[in-house]
Amino acid sequence: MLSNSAKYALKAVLYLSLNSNEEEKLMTKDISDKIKVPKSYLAKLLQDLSRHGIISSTKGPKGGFYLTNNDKKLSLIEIIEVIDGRQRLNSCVLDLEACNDKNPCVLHDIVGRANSEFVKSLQKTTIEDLIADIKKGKSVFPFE
Amino acid sequence: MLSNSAKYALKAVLYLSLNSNEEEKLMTKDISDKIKVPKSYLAKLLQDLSRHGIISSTKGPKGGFYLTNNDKKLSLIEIIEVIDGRQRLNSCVLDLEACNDKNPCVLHDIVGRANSEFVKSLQKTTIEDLIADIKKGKSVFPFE
DNA sequence: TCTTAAATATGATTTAAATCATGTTTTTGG
DNA sequence: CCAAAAACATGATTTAAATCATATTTAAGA
Ligand code: FES
Ligand code: FES
Repeated sequence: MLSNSAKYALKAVLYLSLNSNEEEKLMTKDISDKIKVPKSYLAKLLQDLSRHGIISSTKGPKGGFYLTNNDKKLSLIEIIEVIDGRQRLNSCVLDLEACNDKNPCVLHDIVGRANSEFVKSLQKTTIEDLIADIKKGKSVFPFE
Repeated sequence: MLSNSAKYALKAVLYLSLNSNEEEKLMTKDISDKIKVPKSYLAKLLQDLSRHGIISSTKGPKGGFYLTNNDKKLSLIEIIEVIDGRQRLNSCVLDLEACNDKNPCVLHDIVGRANSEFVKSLQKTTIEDLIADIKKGKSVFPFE
Protein backbone atom coordinates (compact mmCIF):
# COMPACT_ATOMS: atom_id res chain seq x y z
CA MET A 1 0.00 0.00 0.00
CA LEU A 2 2.35 2.67 1.28
CA SER A 3 6.09 2.18 1.31
CA ASN A 4 7.99 2.66 4.50
CA SER A 5 9.40 5.82 3.01
CA ALA A 6 5.95 7.22 2.35
CA LYS A 7 4.93 6.51 5.93
CA TYR A 8 8.02 8.28 7.20
CA ALA A 9 7.34 11.21 4.93
CA LEU A 10 3.77 11.51 6.13
CA LYS A 11 4.87 11.37 9.74
CA ALA A 12 7.52 14.00 9.16
CA VAL A 13 5.17 16.37 7.38
CA LEU A 14 2.60 15.86 10.10
CA TYR A 15 5.18 16.61 12.73
CA LEU A 16 6.25 19.72 10.84
CA SER A 17 2.68 20.86 10.49
CA LEU A 18 2.22 20.76 14.25
CA ASN A 19 5.59 22.15 15.28
CA SER A 20 6.88 24.55 12.67
CA ASN A 21 6.09 27.73 10.78
CA GLU A 22 8.01 30.40 8.89
CA GLU A 23 9.62 31.59 12.11
CA GLU A 24 10.25 28.30 13.85
CA LYS A 25 12.06 25.86 11.66
CA LEU A 26 13.10 22.35 12.51
CA MET A 27 16.29 20.49 11.73
CA THR A 28 16.31 16.97 10.42
CA LYS A 29 17.58 15.76 13.76
CA ASP A 30 14.73 17.37 15.70
CA ILE A 31 12.25 15.51 13.57
CA SER A 32 14.04 12.19 13.29
CA ASP A 33 14.47 12.02 17.06
CA LYS A 34 10.77 12.56 17.64
CA ILE A 35 9.32 10.28 15.00
CA LYS A 36 12.06 7.67 15.43
CA VAL A 37 13.29 7.49 11.89
CA PRO A 38 16.97 7.16 10.97
CA LYS A 39 18.35 10.66 10.60
CA SER A 40 20.12 10.43 7.27
CA TYR A 41 17.33 8.41 5.75
CA LEU A 42 14.86 11.06 6.79
CA ALA A 43 17.19 13.74 5.47
CA LYS A 44 16.88 12.27 2.01
CA LEU A 45 13.12 12.17 2.21
CA LEU A 46 12.86 15.74 3.44
CA GLN A 47 15.12 16.94 0.69
CA ASP A 48 13.01 15.10 -1.81
CA LEU A 49 9.85 16.70 -0.48
CA SER A 50 11.49 20.09 -0.42
CA ARG A 51 12.72 19.75 -3.99
CA HIS A 52 9.17 18.97 -5.06
CA GLY A 53 7.72 21.93 -3.22
CA ILE A 54 5.80 19.89 -0.65
CA ILE A 55 7.64 21.41 2.26
CA SER A 56 9.81 24.52 2.63
CA SER A 57 13.39 24.86 3.80
CA THR A 58 16.25 27.28 4.24
CA LYS A 59 19.92 26.46 4.45
CA GLY A 60 22.54 27.66 6.82
CA PRO A 61 22.49 28.45 10.53
CA LYS A 62 19.00 28.97 11.91
CA GLY A 63 17.78 27.17 8.85
CA GLY A 64 15.66 24.10 8.69
CA PHE A 65 12.42 22.72 7.41
CA TYR A 66 8.96 24.17 7.88
CA LEU A 67 5.52 24.40 6.36
CA THR A 68 3.99 27.58 5.04
CA ASN A 69 0.26 28.03 5.25
CA ASN A 70 0.20 27.22 1.59
CA ASP A 71 2.09 23.99 2.12
CA LYS A 72 -0.58 22.96 4.59
CA LYS A 73 -3.20 23.12 1.88
CA LEU A 74 -1.63 20.25 -0.05
CA SER A 75 -3.38 16.92 -0.03
CA LEU A 76 -1.86 13.78 1.37
CA ILE A 77 -1.71 12.11 -2.00
CA GLU A 78 0.78 14.72 -3.17
CA ILE A 79 3.19 13.74 -0.44
CA ILE A 80 2.83 10.09 -1.22
CA GLU A 81 3.23 10.46 -4.94
CA VAL A 82 6.52 12.30 -4.56
CA ILE A 83 7.90 9.39 -2.60
CA ASP A 84 6.19 6.34 -4.07
CA GLY A 85 5.29 7.53 -7.53
CA ARG A 86 1.87 7.37 -9.05
CA GLN A 87 1.62 3.73 -10.03
CA ARG A 88 1.87 2.07 -6.66
CA LEU A 89 -1.49 3.20 -5.32
CA ASN A 90 -3.43 2.74 -8.51
CA SER A 91 -2.54 -0.73 -9.62
CA CYS A 92 -4.78 -3.77 -9.41
CA VAL A 93 -4.49 -5.60 -6.09
CA LEU A 94 -3.31 -8.73 -7.86
CA ASP A 95 -1.14 -6.72 -10.26
CA LEU A 96 -3.16 -8.05 -13.14
CA GLU A 97 -2.36 -5.92 -16.13
CA ALA A 98 -5.54 -6.60 -18.03
CA CYS A 99 -7.66 -5.38 -15.13
CA ASN A 100 -9.29 -2.05 -14.48
CA ASP A 101 -12.64 -0.59 -13.58
CA LYS A 102 -14.15 -1.58 -16.91
CA ASN A 103 -12.85 -5.11 -16.68
CA PRO A 104 -12.77 -5.75 -12.95
CA CYS A 105 -10.71 -8.65 -11.69
CA VAL A 106 -12.09 -11.14 -9.28
CA LEU A 107 -10.87 -9.19 -6.28
CA HIS A 108 -11.84 -5.78 -7.51
CA ASP A 109 -15.24 -5.76 -5.94
CA ILE A 110 -14.19 -6.81 -2.48
CA VAL A 111 -10.80 -5.18 -2.38
CA GLY A 112 -10.32 -2.66 -5.12
CA ARG A 113 -13.34 -0.84 -3.81
CA ALA A 114 -11.77 -0.31 -0.42
CA ASN A 115 -8.62 0.76 -2.18
CA SER A 116 -10.38 3.36 -4.29
CA GLU A 117 -12.02 4.81 -1.21
CA PHE A 118 -8.63 4.97 0.36
CA VAL A 119 -7.12 6.83 -2.56
CA LYS A 120 -10.05 9.21 -2.78
CA SER A 121 -9.65 10.08 0.87
CA LEU A 122 -5.97 10.77 0.36
CA GLN A 123 -6.85 13.07 -2.50
CA LYS A 124 -9.37 15.16 -0.68
CA THR A 125 -7.71 15.32 2.73
CA THR A 126 -5.20 18.09 3.33
CA ILE A 127 -2.61 18.55 6.05
CA GLU A 128 -4.84 21.29 7.41
CA ASP A 129 -7.72 18.87 7.75
CA LEU A 130 -5.62 16.54 9.82
CA ILE A 131 -4.42 19.33 12.09
CA ALA A 132 -8.02 20.38 12.61
CA ASP A 133 -8.98 16.85 13.63
CA ILE A 134 -6.16 16.68 16.12
CA LYS A 135 -6.98 20.07 17.61
CA LYS A 136 -10.60 19.00 17.96
CA GLY A 137 -9.45 15.90 19.83
CA LYS A 138 -10.93 13.73 17.13
CA SER A 139 -7.66 11.92 16.59
CA VAL A 140 -4.14 11.70 17.91
CA PHE A 141 -0.62 11.67 16.58
CA PRO A 142 1.79 10.02 19.00
CA PHE A 143 4.77 10.45 16.66
CA GLU A 144 6.18 6.93 16.88
CA MET B 1 -0.80 -4.19 1.96
CA LEU B 2 -0.19 -7.57 0.40
CA SER B 3 3.30 -8.87 -0.26
CA ASN B 4 4.22 -10.03 -3.69
CA SER B 5 4.23 -13.54 -2.33
CA ALA B 6 0.68 -13.23 -1.08
CA LYS B 7 -0.46 -11.97 -4.46
CA TYR B 8 1.23 -14.91 -6.15
CA ALA B 9 -0.35 -17.30 -3.69
CA LEU B 10 -3.81 -15.86 -4.29
CA LYS B 11 -3.36 -16.10 -8.03
CA ALA B 12 -2.17 -19.67 -7.79
CA VAL B 13 -5.02 -20.78 -5.58
CA LEU B 14 -7.46 -19.02 -7.85
CA TYR B 15 -5.99 -20.76 -10.85
CA LEU B 16 -6.18 -24.09 -9.04
CA SER B 17 -9.75 -23.46 -8.08
CA LEU B 18 -10.72 -23.02 -11.71
CA ASN B 19 -8.58 -25.74 -13.23
CA SER B 20 -8.14 -28.58 -10.79
CA ASN B 21 -10.00 -31.11 -8.67
CA GLU B 22 -9.26 -34.46 -7.03
CA GLU B 23 -8.92 -36.13 -10.44
CA GLU B 24 -7.12 -33.42 -12.35
CA LYS B 25 -4.06 -32.18 -10.59
CA LEU B 26 -1.66 -29.51 -11.72
CA MET B 27 2.09 -29.37 -11.53
CA THR B 28 3.95 -26.30 -10.36
CA LYS B 29 5.08 -25.66 -13.91
CA ASP B 30 1.54 -25.70 -15.29
CA ILE B 31 0.57 -23.01 -12.85
CA SER B 32 3.69 -20.91 -13.00
CA ASP B 33 3.55 -20.78 -16.78
CA LYS B 34 -0.01 -19.53 -16.73
CA ILE B 35 0.19 -16.96 -13.98
CA LYS B 36 3.71 -15.89 -14.94
CA VAL B 37 5.42 -16.44 -11.65
CA PRO B 38 8.94 -17.87 -11.35
CA LYS B 39 8.60 -21.64 -11.08
CA SER B 40 10.79 -22.37 -8.09
CA TYR B 41 9.51 -19.39 -6.22
CA LEU B 42 5.97 -20.53 -6.73
CA ALA B 43 6.98 -24.05 -5.72
CA LYS B 44 7.95 -22.76 -2.32
CA LEU B 45 4.69 -20.92 -1.91
CA LEU B 46 2.61 -23.91 -2.96
CA GLN B 47 4.47 -26.16 -0.57
CA ASP B 48 3.89 -23.66 2.17
CA LEU B 49 0.18 -23.55 1.43
CA SER B 50 0.03 -27.32 1.24
CA ARG B 51 1.84 -27.74 4.54
CA HIS B 52 -0.73 -25.47 6.15
CA GLY B 53 -3.66 -27.33 4.66
CA ILE B 54 -4.82 -24.53 2.37
CA ILE B 55 -4.37 -26.61 -0.75
CA SER B 56 -3.97 -30.35 -1.36
CA SER B 57 -1.19 -32.25 -3.08
CA THR B 58 0.10 -35.71 -3.91
CA LYS B 59 3.65 -36.66 -4.73
CA GLY B 60 5.01 -38.84 -7.48
CA PRO B 61 4.01 -39.33 -11.11
CA LYS B 62 0.51 -38.15 -11.88
CA GLY B 63 0.74 -36.12 -8.71
CA GLY B 64 0.36 -32.41 -8.32
CA PHE B 65 -1.63 -29.73 -6.56
CA TYR B 66 -5.39 -29.43 -6.40
CA LEU B 67 -8.25 -28.10 -4.34
CA THR B 68 -10.84 -30.26 -2.68
CA ASN B 69 -14.34 -28.91 -2.26
CA ASN B 70 -13.45 -28.35 1.33
CA ASP B 71 -10.38 -26.35 0.38
CA LYS B 72 -12.62 -24.09 -1.65
CA LYS B 73 -14.55 -23.14 1.47
CA LEU B 74 -11.53 -21.40 3.00
CA SER B 75 -11.53 -17.63 3.16
CA LEU B 76 -8.99 -15.48 1.40
CA ILE B 77 -7.55 -14.22 4.65
CA GLU B 78 -6.39 -17.73 5.49
CA ILE B 79 -4.28 -17.85 2.37
CA ILE B 80 -2.78 -14.49 3.06
CA GLU B 81 -2.01 -15.16 6.68
CA VAL B 82 -0.05 -18.29 5.85
CA ILE B 83 2.18 -16.26 3.58
CA ASP B 84 2.33 -12.83 5.19
CA GLY B 85 1.54 -13.61 8.79
CA ARG B 86 -1.13 -11.96 10.85
CA GLN B 87 0.48 -8.64 11.71
CA ARG B 88 0.93 -7.15 8.28
CA LEU B 89 -2.74 -6.54 7.54
CA ASN B 90 -3.73 -5.35 10.98
CA SER B 91 -1.19 -2.70 11.81
CA CYS B 92 -1.81 1.03 11.84
CA VAL B 93 -1.27 2.64 8.47
CA LEU B 94 1.49 4.82 9.87
CA ASP B 95 2.86 1.94 11.96
CA LEU B 96 2.17 3.96 15.08
CA GLU B 97 2.37 1.59 17.99
CA ALA B 98 0.20 3.60 20.34
CA CYS B 99 -2.67 3.59 17.87
CA ASN B 100 -5.71 1.41 17.64
CA ASP B 101 -9.47 1.67 17.38
CA LYS B 102 -9.78 3.14 20.85
CA ASN B 103 -7.07 5.69 20.25
CA PRO B 104 -7.31 6.37 16.53
CA CYS B 105 -4.39 8.01 14.84
CA VAL B 106 -4.82 10.97 12.58
CA LEU B 107 -5.15 8.78 9.50
CA HIS B 108 -7.36 6.15 11.02
CA ASP B 109 -10.58 7.74 10.01
CA ILE B 110 -9.73 8.31 6.40
CA VAL B 111 -7.54 5.33 5.81
CA GLY B 112 -7.80 2.77 8.55
CA ARG B 113 -11.50 2.55 7.85
CA ALA B 114 -10.93 1.50 4.25
CA ASN B 115 -8.36 -0.94 5.50
CA SER B 116 -10.74 -2.54 7.98
CA GLU B 117 -13.32 -2.97 5.27
CA PHE B 118 -10.70 -4.60 3.17
CA VAL B 119 -9.76 -7.06 5.88
CA LYS B 120 -13.38 -7.84 6.66
CA SER B 121 -14.01 -8.65 3.03
CA LEU B 122 -11.04 -10.97 2.95
CA GLN B 123 -12.40 -12.73 6.00
CA LYS B 124 -15.86 -13.36 4.70
CA THR B 125 -15.03 -14.10 1.08
CA THR B 126 -14.21 -17.69 0.17
CA ILE B 127 -12.61 -19.16 -2.91
CA GLU B 128 -16.02 -20.53 -3.81
CA ASP B 129 -17.49 -17.03 -3.75
CA LEU B 130 -14.91 -15.84 -6.23
CA ILE B 131 -15.51 -18.77 -8.55
CA ALA B 132 -19.22 -18.01 -8.44
CA ASP B 133 -18.59 -14.41 -9.42
CA ILE B 134 -16.45 -15.45 -12.35
CA LYS B 135 -18.97 -18.02 -13.58
CA LYS B 136 -21.68 -15.40 -13.36
CA GLY B 137 -19.59 -13.09 -15.51
CA LYS B 138 -19.42 -10.59 -12.69
CA SER B 139 -15.65 -10.53 -12.74
CA VAL B 140 -12.69 -11.90 -14.63
CA PHE B 141 -9.39 -13.56 -13.89
CA PRO B 142 -6.90 -13.11 -16.72
CA PHE B 143 -4.13 -14.96 -14.87
CA GLU B 144 -1.30 -12.49 -15.46
C1' DT C 1 35.47 38.11 6.15
C1' DC C 2 35.53 33.89 8.59
C1' DT C 3 33.56 30.27 11.19
C1' DT C 4 29.86 27.53 11.94
C1' DA C 5 25.39 25.47 11.24
C1' DA C 6 22.30 24.00 8.47
C1' DA C 7 20.36 21.82 3.91
C1' DT C 8 21.88 19.48 -0.34
C1' DA C 9 23.93 15.96 -3.23
C1' DT C 10 25.78 11.69 -3.97
C1' DG C 11 27.41 7.27 -3.22
C1' DA C 12 28.29 3.04 -0.24
C1' DT C 13 26.54 -0.46 2.74
C1' DT C 14 23.16 -3.37 4.85
C1' DT C 15 18.98 -6.01 5.03
C1' DA C 16 14.99 -8.34 3.71
C1' DA C 17 12.29 -9.90 -0.07
C1' DA C 18 12.40 -12.16 -4.20
C1' DT C 19 14.51 -15.42 -7.16
C1' DC C 20 17.34 -19.35 -8.38
C1' DA C 21 19.39 -24.01 -7.81
C1' DT C 22 19.95 -28.56 -6.24
C1' DG C 23 19.37 -32.57 -3.60
C1' DT C 24 15.76 -35.85 -1.15
C1' DT C 25 11.52 -38.35 -0.69
C1' DT C 26 7.37 -40.48 -2.38
C1' DT C 27 4.49 -42.71 -5.74
C1' DT C 28 3.31 -44.63 -10.11
C1' DG C 29 3.84 -47.82 -13.96
C1' DG C 30 6.36 -51.06 -16.30
C1' DC D 1 12.22 -54.05 -8.18
C1' DC D 2 13.49 -50.14 -10.99
C1' DA D 3 13.14 -45.78 -13.38
C1' DA D 4 10.96 -41.68 -13.86
C1' DA D 5 7.97 -37.94 -12.24
C1' DA D 6 6.31 -35.38 -9.11
C1' DA D 7 6.25 -32.76 -4.40
C1' DC D 8 9.27 -31.56 -0.57
C1' DA D 9 13.21 -29.43 1.75
C1' DT D 10 16.99 -26.53 2.06
C1' DG D 11 20.35 -23.30 0.97
C1' DA D 12 22.57 -19.82 -2.29
C1' DT D 13 22.15 -15.79 -5.08
C1' DT D 14 20.17 -11.57 -6.72
C1' DT D 15 17.69 -7.31 -6.33
C1' DA D 16 15.46 -3.48 -4.47
C1' DA D 17 14.42 -1.02 -0.37
C1' DA D 18 16.20 0.78 3.61
C1' DT D 19 20.03 2.58 6.03
C1' DC D 20 24.50 4.78 6.64
C1' DA D 21 28.33 7.99 5.51
C1' DT D 22 30.61 11.89 3.64
C1' DA D 23 31.60 15.78 0.93
C1' DT D 24 29.52 20.25 -0.94
C1' DT D 25 26.79 24.47 -0.85
C1' DT D 26 24.44 28.24 1.43
C1' DA D 27 23.38 31.55 4.94
C1' DA D 28 23.86 33.66 9.62
C1' DG D 29 26.32 36.00 12.92
C1' DA D 30 30.43 37.56 15.10
S1 FES E 1 -9.01 -4.94 -11.40
FE1 FES E 1 -7.88 -6.11 -9.92
S2 FES E 1 -8.33 -5.08 -8.06
FE2 FES E 1 -9.38 -3.84 -9.52
S1 FES F 1 -4.65 3.98 14.45
FE1 FES F 1 -3.37 4.57 12.77
S2 FES F 1 -4.51 3.91 11.05
FE2 FES F 1 -5.78 3.23 12.71
